[in-house]
Amino acid sequence: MTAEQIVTRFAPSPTGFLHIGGARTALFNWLYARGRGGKFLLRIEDTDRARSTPEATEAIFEGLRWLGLDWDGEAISQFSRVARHQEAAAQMLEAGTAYRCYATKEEIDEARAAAKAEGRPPLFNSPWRDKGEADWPAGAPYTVRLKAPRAGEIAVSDAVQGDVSWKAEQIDDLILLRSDGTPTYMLAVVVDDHDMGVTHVVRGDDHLTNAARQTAIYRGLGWDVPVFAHIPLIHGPDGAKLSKRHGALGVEAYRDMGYLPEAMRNYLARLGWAHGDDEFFTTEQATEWFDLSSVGKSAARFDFKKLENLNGQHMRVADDARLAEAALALAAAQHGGAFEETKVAQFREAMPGLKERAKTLNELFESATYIFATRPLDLDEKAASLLSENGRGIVSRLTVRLRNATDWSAETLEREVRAFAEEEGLKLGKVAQPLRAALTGRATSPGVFDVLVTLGRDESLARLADQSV
RNA sequence: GCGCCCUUCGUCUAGUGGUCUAGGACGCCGCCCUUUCACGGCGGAAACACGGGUUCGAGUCCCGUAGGGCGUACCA
Repeated sequence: MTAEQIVTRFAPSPTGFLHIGGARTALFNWLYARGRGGKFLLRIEDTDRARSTPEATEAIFEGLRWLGLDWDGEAISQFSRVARHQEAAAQMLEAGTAYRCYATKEEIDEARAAAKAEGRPPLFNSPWRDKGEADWPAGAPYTVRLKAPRAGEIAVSDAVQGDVSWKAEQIDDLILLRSDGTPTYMLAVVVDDHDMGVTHVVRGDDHLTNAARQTAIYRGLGWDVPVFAHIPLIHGPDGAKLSKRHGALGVEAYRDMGYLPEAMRNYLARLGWAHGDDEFFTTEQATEWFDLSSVGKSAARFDFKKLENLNGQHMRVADDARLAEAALALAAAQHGGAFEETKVAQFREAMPGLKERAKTLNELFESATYIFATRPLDLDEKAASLLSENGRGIVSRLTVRLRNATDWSAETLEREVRAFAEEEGLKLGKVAQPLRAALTGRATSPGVFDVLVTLGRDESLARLADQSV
């Protein structure tokens, strides 16, 4: 008998975008399956018809695609499987592990309120649990409830949380089928996971208690319980649960902020999981290293600074052409318009130097304004204020491109810079760095040099120029 | 209320009874490089929530306290 193939799944409900917590859950499932030659499945939990939208489903697909988390086969719609869910409920009714409950909503609320008033757990003990067919009121609506064990305990052996158990009294007879015949989430998840052959259920630890309930359902159906792994949730910078107010943005928001998918994967993987002191790693390494046993149990806070730093590191090793293309695509989406071929080529050529200092794709594009900006250039804020203060300013990150990449002489550089300044209608004070760069061989790449120049409106700059290195 | 889970530098974490005078990373501070910014290099401040046990020995095991989180639906 060969080892069982591992099957994981990601099961979001399509009520909004793919948020960062969901993305990490998906990543962990993906990492676990991909690292072991298993399958990673996708199921859309769209049984809540009022809140589910096709747009949200598409947004989730897109988010996963951007993150590079590919799933096996077609995504499954949970809603499309109601017949199967009902069949499972019928099977349980048959087996006597579920029963018809004719209690009305009012009765239940009343019982719960009373229990609460007496300080007991507000669990509803249906009087219909042990009734038979003879007692059923004809034609009255009923729900199908799980006949949960009343004594002993329900234990869950969790790959992350360890062994956790609940007293049977703590788990009530949850509803499997609503009075309108539709299945509840609890039933649907169990049936779908079973039918899809899911071996490892990796999800947020807000589902830990559900694991106990679902275990009872698995037993009622006579099915094997999958391996559960409840991973800690991500919290906002203030330690509270992630909400729209801080980090709970859709992954597309991170894309728009100029983060690379591999950096997101790297960062998200490091939230709650560690492989020794490794901080910066490739996705290949992550799939190789990832294991549920090394996932921590405590919630982690989202830290943009660290994401940014990691993104910078990934950008430095990323392919130049891809970076250029991605940055341009983002810029086009944000500022609109297309870019001239020659400028695009220039941008690509300057990439080795540019990417060293940028932390996001947006920064990358901004740092190349000297290429794309319409001339004459506007001085940046700092330069402008210096200019108004003392008549001269510093323009940062000017880059000149030598026509002949092999000509690195100081004279050529100086000439290029002066030509540039003239073109800009600015007076050139001093050209320091390119000279030094050329002399020390510290130029960022052949043919492209970072230049530091002081520019101004003032003739006094000529004096400064004379003092240049 | 009840149940379950969590608690190492500001943040993410390493740590599975002795090698922890607690390591790494981000951030922060300082110095160097640089007539800007960034990158880079070097250095620094910075943590085992608290109280009891167990043990020759506890960040590591047990109990309690405090704080935080999650759950407690005919939502998912």
